[in-house]
Amino acid sequence: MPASRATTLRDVALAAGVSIKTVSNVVNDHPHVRPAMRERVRAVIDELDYRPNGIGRQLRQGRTGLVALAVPNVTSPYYGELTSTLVTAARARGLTLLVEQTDGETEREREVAAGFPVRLVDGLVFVPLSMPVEELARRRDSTPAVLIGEHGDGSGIDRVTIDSVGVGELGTRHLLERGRRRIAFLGDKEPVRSPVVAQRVAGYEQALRAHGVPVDPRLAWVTPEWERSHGYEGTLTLLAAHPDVDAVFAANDLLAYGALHALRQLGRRVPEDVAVLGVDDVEQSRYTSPTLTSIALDRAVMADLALGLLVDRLAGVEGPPRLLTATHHLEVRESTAGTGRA
Amino acid sequence: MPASRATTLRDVALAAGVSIKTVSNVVNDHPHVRPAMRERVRAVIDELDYRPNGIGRQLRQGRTGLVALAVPNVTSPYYGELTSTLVTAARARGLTLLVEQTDGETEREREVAAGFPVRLVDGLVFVPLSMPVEELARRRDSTPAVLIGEHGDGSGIDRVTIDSVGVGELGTRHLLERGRRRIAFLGDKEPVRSPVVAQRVAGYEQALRAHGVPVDPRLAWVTPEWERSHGYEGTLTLLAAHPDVDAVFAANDLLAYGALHALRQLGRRVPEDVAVLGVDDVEQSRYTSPTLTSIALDRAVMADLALGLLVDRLAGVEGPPRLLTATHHLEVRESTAGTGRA
DNA sequence: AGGGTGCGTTCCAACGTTGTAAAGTCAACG
DNA sequence: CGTTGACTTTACAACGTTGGAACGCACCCT
Repeated sequence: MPASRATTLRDVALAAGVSIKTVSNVVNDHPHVRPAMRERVRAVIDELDYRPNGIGRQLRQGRTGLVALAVPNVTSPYYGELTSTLVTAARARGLTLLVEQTDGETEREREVAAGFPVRLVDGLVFVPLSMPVEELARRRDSTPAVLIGEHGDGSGIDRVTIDSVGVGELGTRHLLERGRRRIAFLGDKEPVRSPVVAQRVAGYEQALRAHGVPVDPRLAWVTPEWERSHGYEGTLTLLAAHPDVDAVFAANDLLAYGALHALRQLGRRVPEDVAVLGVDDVEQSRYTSPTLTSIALDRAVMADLALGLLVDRLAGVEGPPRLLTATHHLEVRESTAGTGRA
Repeated sequence: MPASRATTLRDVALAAGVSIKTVSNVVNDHPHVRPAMRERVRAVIDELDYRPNGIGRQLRQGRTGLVALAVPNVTSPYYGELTSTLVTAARARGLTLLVEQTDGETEREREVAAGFPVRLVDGLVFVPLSMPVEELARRRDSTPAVLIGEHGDGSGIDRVTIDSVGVGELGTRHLLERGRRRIAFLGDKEPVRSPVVAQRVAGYEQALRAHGVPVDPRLAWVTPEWERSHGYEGTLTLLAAHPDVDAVFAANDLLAYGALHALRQLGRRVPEDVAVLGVDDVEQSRYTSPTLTSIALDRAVMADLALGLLVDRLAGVEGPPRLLTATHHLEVRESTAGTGRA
């Protein structure tokens, strides 16, 4: 098959013996087209398999219907599921999602924030990981953007977030109620705590104090990232340094998987010896051994809220940056079962 | 900030006191622009934060640089990792990936095959799951496409595949060598075996015969899809019907996770009582309990091959459909360890 | 029968960009 | 000093589409 030029309005118009605009009117279901004419044109459209050229249309209308999603990666379950939800939610709103991966690298995130070198998308859904969001306040790119995630204030941009202090508090309280007293927080950051971590740790300490359990800052254990391997290695070193730890509050499910793996290797039973709790409630957590208790962040809600904010801006809504908070809740499973020792 | 119109070439030209084309020449690094002029224009570009409008450019050039990826979903680890690899590989080739999810539904896949209602992408990377690929031979859409996955012949389209018979044979042989004799194949399809399944089962039976082990067709166990939950339920019913099964060859890792979960619940030890083997070698498989032996399909190679085929077509290369086969290999882990009973 | 009405269709322009070709500038040379 | 030629810059058209205005026509009303 010779790569022949695609069918255009002109071809259809020529074949149907009408003007280009009439064909356009038929395609766009405009009124004031006589049924007979509509029929005739439609027939030719079908015959030639005409489909409008998106570029021409977009050029005329000044919008592309494309939204970029900039996310650390689509591989890890949490972002994968978030991406999936966003793809679907975007389609439901007539938008198409275009995926960009930053790997969480500050430099790549800065590039995304600065705007793509070629203007193509109408909006941006951004999940920055390492870059200070205050920088976003200074960005010159006028493309509407929404932030998803647990970031600090000062970005000057619409965002959807989670109550991170609440997450830290909820998880810790659950472990305390299960009788645990030496609760480690796995996934701290050095040298500077990002807002997410700072807030989660704050919630963690708040719950400890509320229960009259002393806060041991040495149990806030640092990992380079939040991948399975870091959870594995972090747990090995953590338990070597503090063998009396009876619960691990992992900053996300991946870290928790690594922790489970390490604990099994160390011969520690979960949950009898050490309870493990994650955050994100990824699908896999229903199938680990033992199944993982986790704090679920409602991704469908997040995706929908984020796109809602973005669509408003695309429609020209002005006003100060808005902040929405998605809900979270605890999914109790085997890894924190039982009454514990205390 | 008033949503002012974005800066265009005309604005820059006006501000710099030159013609539009000169600015265009500077932007595109064309020769024959005097250094002084280049400087002057660049300064204005920076000042106004001019970035070319992708649409205008694309309209002129007749291409968008966009490639659609149609995949069942980006949530499941295998497709997620494939998507991730493709996003990166596409970027390396100056293309941008746009994600479409079919959920593996035949109707959605047909729509993708028929071409998007609006012509926007230059090419398509397609991972059909349920639709008969022979239908693709009849598609009218002239957008170049590449298929990824284990499909039969007759699509008339470039594709990257895996030696599915080899996969079935390799996994089964491994289990046989570990002394297993009652090996179930988990993930068969009813009423019609797709090419993938048919080939894998063929390899499975071939290995059994080569070892002189009788083929018991009742051990090819049907699951509706290849999700964790189906692996879980399938394994429960499988072991109820055939308690003597000593190995489960799952069609993918997700099914295997479900199988591990079910076996643990049934009190069967893995691998002592029942060995489990998956396909895809997803990251998670290094962290399950026990860690999962799996057949790795080289996704990076697949992504690269697929984009290579596509880019050729975009460049106008003609010729009959091409077929490339990506490599696979066995990753042995705990779930098939030991010598078995026999 | 003439004029108005309203519908159906066509023409023109514009979206922002770049290829082509033409026009302009300048220096060096005869 | 004029011409040539090389190097810069500009004008124009076109990519495919759609909004708006203009045009044409049939029909109805008076």
